[in-house]
Amino acid sequence: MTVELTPQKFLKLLSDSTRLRCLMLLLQQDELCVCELTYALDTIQPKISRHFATLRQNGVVSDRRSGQWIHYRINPDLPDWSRELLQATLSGIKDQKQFKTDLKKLRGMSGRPDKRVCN
Amino acid sequence: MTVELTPQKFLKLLSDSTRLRCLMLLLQQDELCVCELTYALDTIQPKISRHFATLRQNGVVSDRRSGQWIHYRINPDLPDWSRELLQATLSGIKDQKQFKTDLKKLRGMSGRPDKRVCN
DNA sequence: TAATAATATATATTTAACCATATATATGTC
DNA sequence: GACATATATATGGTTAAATATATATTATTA
Repeated sequence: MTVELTPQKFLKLLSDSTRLRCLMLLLQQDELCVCELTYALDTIQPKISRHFATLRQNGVVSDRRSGQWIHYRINPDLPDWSRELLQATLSGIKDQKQFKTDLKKLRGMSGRPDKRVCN
Repeated sequence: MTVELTPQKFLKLLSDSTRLRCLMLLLQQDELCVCELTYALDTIQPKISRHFATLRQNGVVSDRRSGQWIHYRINPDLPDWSRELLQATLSGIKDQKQFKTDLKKLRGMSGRPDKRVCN
């Protein structure tokens, strides 16, 4: 069950470092599964899953199952102001060391689930 | 002493309800003093002062003393991405009940310090 | 049975709130 | 001008609440 996404709530969701890193990757990569995010952020799976449960419940991301994988993407129905907010954040973050590292790590991951299937 | 304002830090600062309400008012009102914000948000003065100490230390706002009053404004030197982020937030928040109430309360305040002096 | 993801529970951390008090400026009185 | 007092703002210190983390366990699919 999703609830109304206010700017206050949205900002609170973005203010956590783990969620922010995930969302910034999603903004660039269209769609990612839990194992990819776990790998890119170099952390443990339950941590990612828990944060995405929160993001899902608040309508920030949508999910799609494909076999064993759950693919998350930024909810395409987000209102304009929140898309703009995400874009502004990305433009501030794209030169930050951690973001570049996360992206590099993701791209260097081997055995990534093929996202061209059923897309 | 101010430090570098990363998107992560900026989002964390915006994610607190009191700070967010203040900044949204500042975005519309150019300049406000502690007593005006205390009145508009219907809260206690130390709470406002404390939050603005944080905002000041992180370079989000700048201050100017005029007699007994300290006038705060959004730091005019904020980078583009953070200005865009603030504007996106405002466009999401401007129809919210609480924001409209805060603004109405501020405008109905009597004895506001005259901002046309020394401006 | 192996791989992926979700959740439950307990713990730790962060952060905001409140109260009291300190500082700075302005004003009034002698 | 010196002194008391009022107003505006800042800060120290403690407590409470919110929130993230880690570990263990469960669910789902291949």
